[in-house]
Amino acid sequence: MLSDLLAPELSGAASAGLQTLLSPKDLAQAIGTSESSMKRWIDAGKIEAVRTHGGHRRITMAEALQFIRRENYKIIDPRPLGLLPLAQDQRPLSERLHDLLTGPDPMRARSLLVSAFTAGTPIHALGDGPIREAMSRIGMLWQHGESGISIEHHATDACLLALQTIRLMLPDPPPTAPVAVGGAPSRDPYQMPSLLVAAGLHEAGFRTFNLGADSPMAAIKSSVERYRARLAWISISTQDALSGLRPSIYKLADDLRIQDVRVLVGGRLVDALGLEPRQNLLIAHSMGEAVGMAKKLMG
Amino acid sequence: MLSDLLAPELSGAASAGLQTLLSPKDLAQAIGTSESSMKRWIDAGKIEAVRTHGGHRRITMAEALQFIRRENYKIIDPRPLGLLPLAQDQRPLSERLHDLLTGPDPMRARSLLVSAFTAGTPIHALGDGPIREAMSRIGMLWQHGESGISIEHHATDACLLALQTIRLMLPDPPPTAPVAVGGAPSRDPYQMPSLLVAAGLHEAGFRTFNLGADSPMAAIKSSVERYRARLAWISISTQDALSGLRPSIYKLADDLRIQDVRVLVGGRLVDALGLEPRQNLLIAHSMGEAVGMAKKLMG
DNA sequence: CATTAAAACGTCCAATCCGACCAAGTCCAG
DNA sequence: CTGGACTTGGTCGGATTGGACGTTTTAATG
Repeated sequence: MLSDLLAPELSGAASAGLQTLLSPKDLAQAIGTSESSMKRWIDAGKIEAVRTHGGHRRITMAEALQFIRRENYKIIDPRPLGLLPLAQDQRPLSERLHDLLTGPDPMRARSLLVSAFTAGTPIHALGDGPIREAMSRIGMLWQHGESGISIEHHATDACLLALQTIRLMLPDPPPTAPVAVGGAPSRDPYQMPSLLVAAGLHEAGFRTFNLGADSPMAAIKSSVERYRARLAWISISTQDALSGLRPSIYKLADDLRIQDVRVLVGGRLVDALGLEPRQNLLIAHSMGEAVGMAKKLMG
Repeated sequence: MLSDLLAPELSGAASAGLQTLLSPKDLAQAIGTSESSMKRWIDAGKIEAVRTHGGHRRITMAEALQFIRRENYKIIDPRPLGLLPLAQDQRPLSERLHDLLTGPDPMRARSLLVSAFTAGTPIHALGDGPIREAMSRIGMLWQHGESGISIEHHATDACLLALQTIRLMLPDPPPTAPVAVGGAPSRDPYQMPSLLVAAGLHEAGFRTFNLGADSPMAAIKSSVERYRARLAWISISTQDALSGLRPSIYKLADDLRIQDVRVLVGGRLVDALGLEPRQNLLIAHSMGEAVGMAKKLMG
């Protein structure tokens, strides 16, 4: 038995990550209503549910969390959703996130971020606020030797997992939605900023393709063409990526201008690049700004 | 945050009714007003409420308790809030608490403590009186084998839950309020004394940050710096924590003296430590004394 | 693969809540 | 003292909720 081999605190929903399918009772408990009401709402089409062969209702995690957001429910008890209960704490989200990320079980941070998202915080606000502040404070541990590096690594993993989880909860954009592709440039190994942009644009209604870290401009260009994207993003987080980057970004923007594709550049080191916005080349200094610019293209 | 990592008290919370939703009628009955008024107040935004899909208003317990406190209402009838009505009983609070804690349903003790608090007893008085006396009597059961340990565990859980409930009723301190952080030292597993201090300081107007049990001095020091605290508390409840503790407390006090931070040491075993108060190092022999000293810093 | 406890099914119904309205009480400026 | 603005507590028909119950399905076990 697998669960016999696992430590007791690791067994169950928490270790398996988020449950993928929920019963009406689970979701009802999570938001504090009755199973009866939940079943009625499902039958009335207020929540999408699939049926097992035997006729039992099953709700996907994504649909459940969308429902919670859509109807402004609060998560009264996170455990049926596979999220860990967090002590009530009115400190700012960024402080709490930082403490969880540097604590012994960074995966708790996922519960916090998912809860904040379901409570209505937009993804770009998570990126500009808690995640940026917590990770930059953790980044300062770097100077303090190996334990700092290890902590940063685990914290990054936890944030990445949380963002992936949140992304899975977003409704699928319609096939007619505009496409955005992007990533971090060559010699930039940071995954999180680009994933944040992808998730934020996804939330804003784009169909996104995240090429991830260390993506040459040529890869971005070919992806734009393949998916007929209307937006390309580039996120710059490290010094190493800067050399030779400016001309290649200008070139990319020029190439894509003909196809009416915008190029959106951001990231911690975007200013060190000395880019000038022009025509289809946009510069963003925050996730909020980036998503705001992207939304203008949605029309 | 450590109490996020511990947080076993939350597992009992849902079952004990802390995390439930109330209807307007429930809260109206609890404070002795009409359902009509409650609905009007909710619609006017005086109380936060969520709506069910069918449009029914639902109030979280936390919001209800804060509302009662905020608007200075009294709990006329505790039953709609999931708190048990307490028989009129002339015996001292500590005896009644002891009986409830050792009885078949320790969670009833929560009702007693919450009622005492809403009746005006300050938190530090609850700690110095009923809680201390009841728990020390229960602690003596320890010698009487495993059932004693089990009873003590349940009693502790019930008291922790009660303190959490009471904390929910306290108004949020303004962001400008002074910060206090603290906990129990390494090898001291007792959560309650430190939570009591946190709640008492919260009531006194501090923004508190409870590191919980088993917190190394280094953790306290770094939290003081992180949150720019003006007060650090250390609560000592077990022999095991004593060895090597005195010099590290002196060192902490010296380190923090430069930043004008007071160090407040207390707990059942504080005298066994043989500390001498000096400069920014304060010794308290009761919750009342501790809160009194802390209040002098509020100026 | 047969067995079995736990969970979910569908259906029903009493209790409760909604929103809108109204009458009585409260407060205060004129 | 009076009139108007405001608050409170109550009523009503229709809609929503939550629990009960016997049957069926699921999932864990040997």
